[in-house]
Amino acid sequence: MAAVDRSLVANLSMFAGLAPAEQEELLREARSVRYPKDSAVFEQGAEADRFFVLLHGHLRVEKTTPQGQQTVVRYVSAGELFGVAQAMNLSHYPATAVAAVDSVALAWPSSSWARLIAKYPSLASSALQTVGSRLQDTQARVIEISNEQVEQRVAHALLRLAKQAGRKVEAGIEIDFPISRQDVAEMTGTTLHTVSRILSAWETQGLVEGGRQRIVLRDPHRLHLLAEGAEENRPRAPKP
Amino acid sequence: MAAVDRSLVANLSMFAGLAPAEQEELLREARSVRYPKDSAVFEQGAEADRFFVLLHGHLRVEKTTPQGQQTVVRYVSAGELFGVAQAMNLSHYPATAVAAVDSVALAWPSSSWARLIAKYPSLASSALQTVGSRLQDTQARVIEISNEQVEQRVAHALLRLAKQAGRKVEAGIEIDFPISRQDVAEMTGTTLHTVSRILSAWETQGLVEGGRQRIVLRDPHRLHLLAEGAEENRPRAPKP
DNA sequence: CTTCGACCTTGCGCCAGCGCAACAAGCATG
DNA sequence: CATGCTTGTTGCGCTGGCGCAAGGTCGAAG
Repeated sequence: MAAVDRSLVANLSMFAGLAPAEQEELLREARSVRYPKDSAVFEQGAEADRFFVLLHGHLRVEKTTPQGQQTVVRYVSAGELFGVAQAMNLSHYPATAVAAVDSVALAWPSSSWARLIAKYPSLASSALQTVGSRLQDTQARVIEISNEQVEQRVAHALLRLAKQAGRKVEAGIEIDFPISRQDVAEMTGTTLHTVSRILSAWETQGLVEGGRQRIVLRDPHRLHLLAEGAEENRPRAPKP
Repeated sequence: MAAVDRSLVANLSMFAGLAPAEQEELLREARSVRYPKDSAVFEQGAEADRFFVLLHGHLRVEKTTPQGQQTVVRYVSAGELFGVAQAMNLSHYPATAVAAVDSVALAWPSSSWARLIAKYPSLASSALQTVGSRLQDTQARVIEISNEQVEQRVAHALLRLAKQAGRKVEAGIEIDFPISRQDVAEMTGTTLHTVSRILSAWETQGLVEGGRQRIVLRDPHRLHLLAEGAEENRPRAPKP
């Protein structure tokens, strides 16, 4: 679509270590695309014909099981590389990416990937790093779900969201896109009901402030303690 | 240590697409190292000074939380690339790799990584693929733990192990390395006790055959049904 | 053959959190 | 401003599977 302004993208990590002329060349192959809120950037199971860098907005990446169970895999924020299925040798996208707010992304044809990394090895490094840190995050999540109580998991999830997409407001830190209790439930492997109960309790204690698709962390520090298993509810005591 | 026989490694996926001369050159930089059962290839938190390809044996990769909770992240089988922390820009190994049986691995100094991928871009692709499929697996695991009953998760875990490291025996498929109930528990986010109970029940039904650090799948097909949530115990019915 | 330690089994009681269900509160649309 | 839909709240009862604890079994070492 539109030509892309280099100044917008010069400091994306993906472009780090490339000369301006090289950046230009990369950009010349990309198209910039708008995705209105709630529209899909790509769908799980569709052919992985493009890869992307998010320029603006937030995406929710979700996976649905054959039985219809949905899970929020992660959120993508501006600056991140995503949809690199082809690079991992997947011919089809393993998940669906939906714009949580109006968003803009750069899109390259997947077919260019091989040629581009051959020409710019730093791209491969960059992708490897992206995928690597995603792997770290996902493993951390496995460990959380395995070992922690629901309350701690929700606390962790909120803190991570705040870190990734927090906006400072008077009352504390607000998560910068609409997110439902259902979404939080799907991120933490629990149910809408339980999340709702927990957030209500926290609201009473002044830890968070809720609203329709809105969450503000009022006391991140205390939340952090909760997430680490402090607070009087200790399920597995260390050693007496 | 020893010089490496090229014929041993010519068909590792990591070397696919490289000319014999190039393979030779890569191998010249590697050392082959023996790891006796129960010895560590690297430790969580140690400096990531090498990366590896497993030539023979099986490794158990585990992560320990600051609170002392342990989790089995995965098992590595022969032919796989592992310990590529450096490539993901981690300066330290995020987990510990322990030989589940006597094993042999090729080791390269991490410092060579950047130079090697610049010279052989196919290495980067190969690594990206490895990390990518690991990411897929880990995400699948998150979804399993989030949505499935313990019994299904254990079934899935066993089937995956059998697929990755199964050896055909008269009684069925045996998992090719010593694995304790505790290990299975750590893979599935449950407890030793629960795993033991489940395996006992399955043994009664002729689904598996147990033993000290030994598991044989007698009826993989029926296990598969169980894993997919067939069998009369349906917690979340689709729609009536 | 005995001893020791690692690994496995099993019964029992309990509770976190899920499923159900009914309702309330926003927001959008005509 | 009435209607309808989506999202969030909350009470209640039930249960999967965890924690605890006691005991059993197998393999290795001497």
